[in-house]
Amino acid sequence: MAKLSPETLRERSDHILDAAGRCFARAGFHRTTMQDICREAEVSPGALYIYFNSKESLIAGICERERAEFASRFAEMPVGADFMGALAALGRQFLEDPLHRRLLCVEVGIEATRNPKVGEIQKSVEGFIRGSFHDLFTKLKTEGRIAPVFDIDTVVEAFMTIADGMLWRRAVDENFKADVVLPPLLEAVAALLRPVAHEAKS
Amino acid sequence: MAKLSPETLRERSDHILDAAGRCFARAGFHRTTMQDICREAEVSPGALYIYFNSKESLIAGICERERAEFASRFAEMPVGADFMGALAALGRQFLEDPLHRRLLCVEVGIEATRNPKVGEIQKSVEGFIRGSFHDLFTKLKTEGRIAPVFDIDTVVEAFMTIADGMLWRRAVDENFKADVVLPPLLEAVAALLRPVAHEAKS
DNA sequence: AATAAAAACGAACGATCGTTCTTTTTCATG
DNA sequence: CATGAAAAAGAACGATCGTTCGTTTTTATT
Repeated sequence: MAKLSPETLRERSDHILDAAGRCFARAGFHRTTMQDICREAEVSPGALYIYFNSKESLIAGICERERAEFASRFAEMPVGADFMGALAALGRQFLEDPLHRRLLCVEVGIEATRNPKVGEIQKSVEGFIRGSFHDLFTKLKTEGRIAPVFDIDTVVEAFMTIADGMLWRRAVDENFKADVVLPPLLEAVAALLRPVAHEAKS
Repeated sequence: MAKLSPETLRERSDHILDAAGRCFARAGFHRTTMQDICREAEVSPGALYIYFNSKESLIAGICERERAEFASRFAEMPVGADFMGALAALGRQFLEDPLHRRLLCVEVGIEATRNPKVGEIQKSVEGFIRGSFHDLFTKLKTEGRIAPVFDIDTVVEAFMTIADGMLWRRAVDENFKADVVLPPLLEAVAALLRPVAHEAKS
């Protein structure tokens, strides 16, 4: 009887997941070998396979963490007086992510189209995000703070398309300048949401 | 002396490239084997390697064709009276592409970040597209048909981000409805370009 | 038709990959 | 401290991949 404590177990599995994430982001899922991950995590194959029983389950694990990450970020989003400002801040936050996380999103998205297991998880992540924005936009609409011409479902879909465009472009184009495109894209989003002007404050 | 005619040579290399494209789109670059491509093209490995000396050069070949394809589509774009309509038509055209081509774009984009050779070609494709829209928008601006608040470079960048968002989402989300998001996204693009209203015709 | 070179074939090679398995080390417990 | 099971190690396995190469087939030319 010499079982490691659950905390230690979790800690080590997280450590391996981190290493795998760095490797996947660096070289892509199919180009990184299990040996690469072992080297990066400084563990042996035997040890790694105690925590994850296949290469595939490493991607799945990364997916799950990504969902948790977004959930916490979105929960912290202040939807107070200036929601466009909050949206801008959220966008900035994502665009300031280390390159490694962004490449990972793309990598996972691709893998999801071909790997049913990853696809399932990814779909639930997408659903969660879509739901979060859907709730936010409907709330803003019922409160009369936005007056979109299209229905909420459509607005959410278009919004997510624009957001994904940033994600993709930032991951793929080395010359991408986040601070250049963010303002015009926020303008574009504003055209979708059509925030209703309140009585001027200044 | 039994050399095949250049036309035949080109024909067969195109045939192989088509098959490779289908395979890459179906399973991704790293998951398709040379045997897969041989089977799809109905040629032997020995024959394939006469036309392409590596798996990598197949992607490169596909890239080059993609550039030519876009060039011809853009050249055919009627930039007459109703350029927003023309833009919409171009968008619809791309979104109506067979799934296979769209997945291919994503596949190539990813590969470009890791494969210097592919990266070089992809960069030139991107440059060509960016240049095309840059020219179009500056022309529209000097003619006084649009009045963007941001400078042309920025507008082009934001526009391409939105376009890429559609490409990505359509490739990755099986429930993506092109006809649903296209109208709001065109609205968003309009907010960037700010077409100046001419005297009403109807 | 004969010919010679190009083109195509396809079995096979060497390298590499994901995974396993035997051995050794570690560590909570008696 | 002794113990035994869990955890880690890492050499090794079978499978598979991109590519090659010796042979056969095709084809433009004489």
